[in-house]
Amino acid sequence: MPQDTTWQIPKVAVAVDLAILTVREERLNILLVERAEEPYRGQLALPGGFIASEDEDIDVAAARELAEETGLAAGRLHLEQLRTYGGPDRDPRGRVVTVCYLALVPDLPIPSAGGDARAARWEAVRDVERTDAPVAFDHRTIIADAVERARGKLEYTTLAAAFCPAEFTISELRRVYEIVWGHRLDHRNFHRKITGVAGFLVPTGDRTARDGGRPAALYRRGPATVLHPPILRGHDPNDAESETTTP
Amino acid sequence: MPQDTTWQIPKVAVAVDLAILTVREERLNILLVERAEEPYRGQLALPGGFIASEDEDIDVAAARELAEETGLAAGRLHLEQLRTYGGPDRDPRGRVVTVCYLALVPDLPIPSAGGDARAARWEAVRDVERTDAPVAFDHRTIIADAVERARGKLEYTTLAAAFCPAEFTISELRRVYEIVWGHRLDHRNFHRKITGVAGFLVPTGDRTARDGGRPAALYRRGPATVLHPPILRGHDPNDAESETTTP
DNA sequence: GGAATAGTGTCTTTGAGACACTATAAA
DNA sequence: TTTATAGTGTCTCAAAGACACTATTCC
Repeated sequence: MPQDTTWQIPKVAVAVDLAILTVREERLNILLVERAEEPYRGQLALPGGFIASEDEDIDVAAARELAEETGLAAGRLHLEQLRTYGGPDRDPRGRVVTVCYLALVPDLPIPSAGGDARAARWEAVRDVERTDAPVAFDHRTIIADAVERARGKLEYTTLAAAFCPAEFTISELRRVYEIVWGHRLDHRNFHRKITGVAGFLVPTGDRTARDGGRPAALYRRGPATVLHPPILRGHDPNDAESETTTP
Repeated sequence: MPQDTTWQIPKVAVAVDLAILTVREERLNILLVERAEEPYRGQLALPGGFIASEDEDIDVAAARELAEETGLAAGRLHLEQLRTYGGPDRDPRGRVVTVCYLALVPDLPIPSAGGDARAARWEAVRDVERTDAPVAFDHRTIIADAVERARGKLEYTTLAAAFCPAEFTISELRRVYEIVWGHRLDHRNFHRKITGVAGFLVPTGDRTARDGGRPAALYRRGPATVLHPPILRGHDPNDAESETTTP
């Protein structure tokens, strides 16, 4: 903390960026915008912006951005701070310190171009990681950090449900794990495990047969936030992403 | 990220603060400084300071501060970003966004008043948490976050060894867990578990009898960084801190 | 009927936790 | 000797993983 006697301190621009993840169309997706101006014009970037005023709390700024981008009240979405990126050469225009947040949201109807007329759209994380798709600033690194955080958090929290709609089946929840982690889970063991966690799932009493088989029971999220014991993803080396689509 | 056309952005002061934890004298300790100036004169605060120049990377600034405070090369110490605190009223002098880092260090010979002549000293975390000891700014919250992060990380990483000297016994490592988590572990089960993690402990071949019983084998840290499977602290409700001193 | 998904049960293996027992030092 | 700590082994229970089987839908 400040020990200096003089209040002559270098000040820098502070931005808030969002890594908004969802699961849709059998893929982990991230909401990205195509930059309309230099630098990195036309490249993909995380939605975000500078803090609106001298008096805006950073967390509040992130929640505001999230609401703008998703069109939903941020209160019902999961939002947590990811990390702050403060390299001196992140932005060619000058020194910018970016506080990044991670949001896990259900499959929203439309990314909703939002208040800004920016072309926000879902991109498959796999495509952003693999291809030479141009990504602005150090955002490719940030995206990788966000995805890794999300993958880890599914292990010991109930956040997988944040990717699901208000009511969901156990299979849908399992698909979230499988898609985020990139490998299949035994549906019978998953069912036993997940229904054994007190407070995770609350049955609604309804059923659905949206997938053509026997109708599945519908659940809502319960009050539990931590999974104890956790569901550990296999830390095995042969964890090919292709397993997602390989039966 | 910046979408604005104008480069007229509110700039704020950015500081870097450190939560430097160690285990010494059977207690989890944190390095704190007594503030010499207003605001919060005479109160305890985290060591830190504003970024030195427009061009200093935030991570580098943290490493520099850590080296200054500990007198050791930061390269050999564990340092990770904790969180950024950006409330508008954190500092009565004006808007200050603080990027906080967590360091886990062995029991250093002296806190080493360092380049600054500030009175840095170890404080037992328990005292800082419990008593009405005056703590400046929102640093009590930050300390709580740092301690919780450290407690959690011991579960699934090998970072407990960061609290130990270069060579240590299994009992000393176990004491780290016990002190940080606040409850006893069965020494036999701990021995079996910890020696079963590939790459965690490398025997030096030497022994020591500093504790008066049968001489214990000495180990160094191995290359492993993650513990799989993790050592889960009991998430039971009856997790009294007094268990540390109760046999 | 066949195909697909939902849900239950069973067996095996692994690991956590409790704890007996032996080994080697100091006082 | 007593006391303290180091280290090994053993038993039990809980949970993970593999997988058989039944249930209920759509085609």
